[in-house]
Amino acid sequence: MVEQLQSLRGMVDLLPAATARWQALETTARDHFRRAGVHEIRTPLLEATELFARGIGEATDVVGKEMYSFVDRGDRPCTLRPEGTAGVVRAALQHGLLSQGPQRLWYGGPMFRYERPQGGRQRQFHQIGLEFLGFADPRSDVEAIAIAWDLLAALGLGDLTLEINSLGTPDDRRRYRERLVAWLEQHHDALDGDSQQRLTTNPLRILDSKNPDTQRLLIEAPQLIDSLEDSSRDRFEQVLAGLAELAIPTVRNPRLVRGLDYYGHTAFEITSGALGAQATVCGGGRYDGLVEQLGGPATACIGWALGLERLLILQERSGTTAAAPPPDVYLVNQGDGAGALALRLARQLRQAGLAVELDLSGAGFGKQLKRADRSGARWAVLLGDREAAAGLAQLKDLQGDGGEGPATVPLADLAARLLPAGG
RNA sequence: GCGGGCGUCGCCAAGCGGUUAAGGCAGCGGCUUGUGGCGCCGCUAUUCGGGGGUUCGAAUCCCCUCGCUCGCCCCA
Repeated sequence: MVEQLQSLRGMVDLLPAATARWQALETTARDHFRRAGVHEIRTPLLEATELFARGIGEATDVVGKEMYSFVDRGDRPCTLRPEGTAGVVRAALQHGLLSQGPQRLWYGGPMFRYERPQGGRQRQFHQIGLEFLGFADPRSDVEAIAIAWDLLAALGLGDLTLEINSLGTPDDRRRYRERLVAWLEQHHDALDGDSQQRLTTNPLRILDSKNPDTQRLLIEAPQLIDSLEDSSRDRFEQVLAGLAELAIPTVRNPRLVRGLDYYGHTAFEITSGALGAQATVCGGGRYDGLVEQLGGPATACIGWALGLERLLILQERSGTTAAAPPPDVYLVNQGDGAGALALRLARQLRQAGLAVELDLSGAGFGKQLKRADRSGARWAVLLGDREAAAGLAQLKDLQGDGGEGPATVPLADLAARLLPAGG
C-alpha cells in the first residue's frame, strides 16, 4: 500500500461538518461590517518579504522566525502573509486609496506563521481584521474597538475581557525603555532567562512575561504610563472615557505591550479565560507610523485582528450550535424513465428556489426513503416509472408521523405546492 | 525552537508480552425486488500512525520517525 499522504503540520482541513459554522460566522461578520460602514478589501496571500520585514519589524518573532518565506522562480523573496495589516496598507498606497480620503476597511482570510501548533494555534489560521486608515481622533479608537466588541457579542460570545493600554509616541517609548532597562539591570539576577535575553533585544516585551517571579518583580518596575507625555496621556483618557460612555468594560493593563513594532498609543487585547494559553481572541491598536514606513504619507491608523479558530473554540465551549441546513426535498426515483425525468425535475425545483437532493443510487424505494429520512429533508418526492408515465409524483411529508399516506401531485404543481410550505 | 502526555476501523473505545484484536455509533447488505423513521440478522481492522529492534512470541517492551495534545516561546 502506498503511504497515506497527510496535510502539512499545522494545516487543518475544514470538513463539511465544520463549514456550516464557518459560514454562519462569516455571514454575521459581513453583515456587521456592512452596518458599521466598513468595506471589504482582499489582498494577495503572497507578498514581497520586504513588506513584512519593513512593516512588522525585523526584530519581532513574527518576522524573525515565524515566516513562510521562499524565493520564487524569478528570484523574488516571497512570504505567505503572517498578518493582514501590512498587505492592506500596501494595497491602499499602491492604488491611491488614501488620496480619496480616510478608509474604513476590513479583510478576512488565512494567515501563515511557522510555529509549533497548539490548541488555538495553527500554521495556517484565519483572521478577520479591521483597519481604519487616516483616522487620528481618539473617537476612532473607540469606534474601532466597539465594532470588535459588538461583533463578538453578535457571535454569541460573552465573558470576555478587554485589556487596554497606551504605548504613547515613539519618543515616549524611547524614554520609557531607557528607564525600564536601567531599572531591570539593577534586578538582572532576579529575572528569568528569557527576560534576561530580551533585556538587550526587546526589553518592553519583558513586561508581559508569563514567569510568575518576573511578574512579581515587575510590580515595582517603572510604569509606561508615567513616561507618557501629557498629550499622550490625555489621548488615552479620552479613549477610555469614550469606551466607558458606550458601556464597554475595560481593564487597564499597564504591562500590555504587544509584539508588532508598528503599534503606538492605544493597544488592546480581548481575551477569554476559556482558551488556555492562547487566550487572545482579538488584538490590535494604533499604528500611526506604519504608512510612512511603507513609503506613504504620514497617516494615523487603528486596526485589529480577530482569530477565527479561537472564536470557534469559544463558540463550541459556550454551546452555540450551527448545523448545516437540510434540503427541502429529497427526490426518490426508480426506473430509467423516472431517472431521466428526476434529473429534470430536480433542476426545475431548484430553479424555483428549493433545496433538492437527488438520489442517484438506483436503489429501491425503501432504501431511498431511508436515506431521505436521514437527510433531514422535510419532503420526499417519489418518482417511479408509473408516476413518470402519468406526469405525476407522490409527495410525502417526512416530518409527519406517516398517518396520512402520500399525496399524488401533478409534476407541474409540485413547486407551487412545496414553496409556501417550505418556510 | 524547548519540555510533558498521547496515537487501536470514518468516530468513540476495550485490550497493557501468548492461539482467530471486544463493544458502541456510523456505513453497507438483507428481512421489505415500488414506499422512511422502530426492530431483527449479517458484513465491514490478516492489523494496532510509520520504520527498525528485543523476544520462541508484541497492539502491548526499547529506539527512531510522523502526527496530535498540554505548557514554554509567540500571538489571532
